[in-house]
Amino acid sequence: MSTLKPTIEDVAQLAGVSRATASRVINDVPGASAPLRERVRAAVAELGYQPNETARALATGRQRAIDVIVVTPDLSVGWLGTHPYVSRVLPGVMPVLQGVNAQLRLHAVAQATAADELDQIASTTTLGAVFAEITPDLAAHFYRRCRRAVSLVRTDPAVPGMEADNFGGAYEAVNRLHQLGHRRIAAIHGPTLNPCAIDRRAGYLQATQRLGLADLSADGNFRREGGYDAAQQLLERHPDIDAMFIACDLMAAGAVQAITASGRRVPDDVGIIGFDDSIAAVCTNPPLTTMRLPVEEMASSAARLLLAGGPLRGHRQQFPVDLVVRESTREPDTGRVGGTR
Amino acid sequence: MSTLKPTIEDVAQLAGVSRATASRVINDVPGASAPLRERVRAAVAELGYQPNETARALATGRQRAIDVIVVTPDLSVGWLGTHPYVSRVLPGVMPVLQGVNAQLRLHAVAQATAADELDQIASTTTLGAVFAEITPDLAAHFYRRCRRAVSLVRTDPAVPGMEADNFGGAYEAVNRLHQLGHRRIAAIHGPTLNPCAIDRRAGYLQATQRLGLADLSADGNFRREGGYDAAQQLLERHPDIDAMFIACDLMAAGAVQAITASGRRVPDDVGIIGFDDSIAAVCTNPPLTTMRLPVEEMASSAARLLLAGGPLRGHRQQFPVDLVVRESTREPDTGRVGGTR
DNA sequence: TTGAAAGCGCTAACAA
DNA sequence: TTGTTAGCGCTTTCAA
Repeated sequence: MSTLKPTIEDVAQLAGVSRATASRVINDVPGASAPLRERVRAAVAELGYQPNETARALATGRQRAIDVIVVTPDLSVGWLGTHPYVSRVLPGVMPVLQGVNAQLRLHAVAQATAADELDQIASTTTLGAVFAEITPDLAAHFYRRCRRAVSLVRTDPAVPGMEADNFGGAYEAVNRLHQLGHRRIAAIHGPTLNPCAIDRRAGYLQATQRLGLADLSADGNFRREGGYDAAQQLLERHPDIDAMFIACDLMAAGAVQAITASGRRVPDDVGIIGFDDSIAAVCTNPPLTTMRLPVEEMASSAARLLLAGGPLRGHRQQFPVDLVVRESTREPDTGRVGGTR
Repeated sequence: MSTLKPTIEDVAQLAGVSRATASRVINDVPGASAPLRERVRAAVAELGYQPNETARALATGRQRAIDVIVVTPDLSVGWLGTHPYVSRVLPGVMPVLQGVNAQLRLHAVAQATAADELDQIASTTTLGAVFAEITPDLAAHFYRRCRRAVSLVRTDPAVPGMEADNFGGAYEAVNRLHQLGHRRIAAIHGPTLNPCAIDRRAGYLQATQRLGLADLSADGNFRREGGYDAAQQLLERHPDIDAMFIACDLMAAGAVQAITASGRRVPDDVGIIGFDDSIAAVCTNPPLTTMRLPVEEMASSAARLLLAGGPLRGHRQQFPVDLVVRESTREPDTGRVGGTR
């Protein structure tokens, strides 16, 4: 045995079988008896054999790659760099792919033509797809054609997913505002059909209900402009609002702008808790207290799952959403929970 | 000729040469006469032949990949997602790599151990490296070991680079503030040793000098906190400051926070122009007028250059830095240059 | 200078 | 069920 990386030939020899059989075992395709499977597996383990993905790709004609898919209504230039959520997915996936000979393909597909494009991707994906942003129906559509898919947002129950506790995060945010003495707690929600937004909205509703607070909801679109407009309307309709739970930091950034423009101060007049803990959260004035979504971790886990051979039907993994205190909420009356500047 | 992608065999046949000769021509290695070279090239053009990179990788044992390198003093989690500049490099490079069978490898290396790690990368890179963030000496160090490198920031003169007009951008920013009637124009600069920061500083200095304005400079670190601290000190030392040129949006976000905290208003009391046009620019309150750095375009160009077979020694490409007007500068007295909200 | 031929490491028909 | 045998498309010796 040489010092070089072992090949499938080495494995076959050590196991005393042909290369074909070794290949069958390694690829988990039928056509090998149990005893031989055992021997091959032992040889693989002993040699520390790792298939050469390049050779594999050449032989099969397929690249080993993870497809990161972002379905977006707006494909304008710069969508990724400026999208505080999606831009965290890539850095999460990337390190997982180091040294395993797999590519990362990125697909930004427009909502309008999504179905066709997803079909295309489904037919060419190898390791599988990570949905960074998608609607449940499109996710299900893709999943029907290709089982190798993991979603980072809640989708169809059948589609494997990494799930952040959006409901719990929203619930906690409202509770926190209540603890700080706020009683007129408004909310700016995300798109009506967006699953993350739906969960956060539900969390807000349940919390306000439990606490006996009024439901002061407005709809946003997960974009800064939407946050601005919603906050403005909210304040016009309910001038006595003393806090807002806002379903993403980008909208919260807009809301802060609107609140300030109305002559109110944050957090003195209106306390704010955002969602995501994206870069936007520290750029606002003042910086946002927010609920941290562990996007990078979720993306890594998804990539690892795909790399390991694909998830099981309905696979689900939970991720916590934690409070990050900054200055858009006032300090509690007692004790010291300092904001970071 | 079939409907399939043409292979080198097709090229060879059409040119009436052997596969070996075709390969030599295509790879630009010596050992083929001029007339044959011509015939092969013609065949390549006619067939629209594109080498299969997987086969190439298998035959040579080398992966085709572009290495994106970020040297950073701080390797803490989330550095990429929250770095408004670097997070735009990936989306720039990515699309260029679609369908050309090349990987994108991302390396975040700590300043402390950079030299060794860069050696390692230099010895394994194939298409070459893109420096998203690096110091001139490290860039030169890498370049000495491997010529295939393009920097997105100004480095050693020998190292090929995509250069944004940082000097001109800063110069224009100051001029703009002057046109708007500001006369006490301060600056918050980036790290003393950072080339981009150096150029922007120089632009500010030259502009203030030409305009006969005082040099009101403070040092920052390209981070929000640094912008906050610098702005605070600046205002203490020179309470009559009526405008600031700030060398990056992230610092500008901090500066806005500090200015507001001091009881001043933006843009009424202090006009602000940032730099980058990153996501931070629209999250501040009010949104920033800023100088747009075309990071995505620069990154694409770098990737294309590398893909085309590596840059020439001293290759240089210029990119403009344009003004984007938002609300952190007041409107001109005459005419209408509306800020976008 | 040119071409024939042997791989690179693997998969997948096809036989046995 | 197993093994034999072609390739996948390219590079690179080695002879000619």
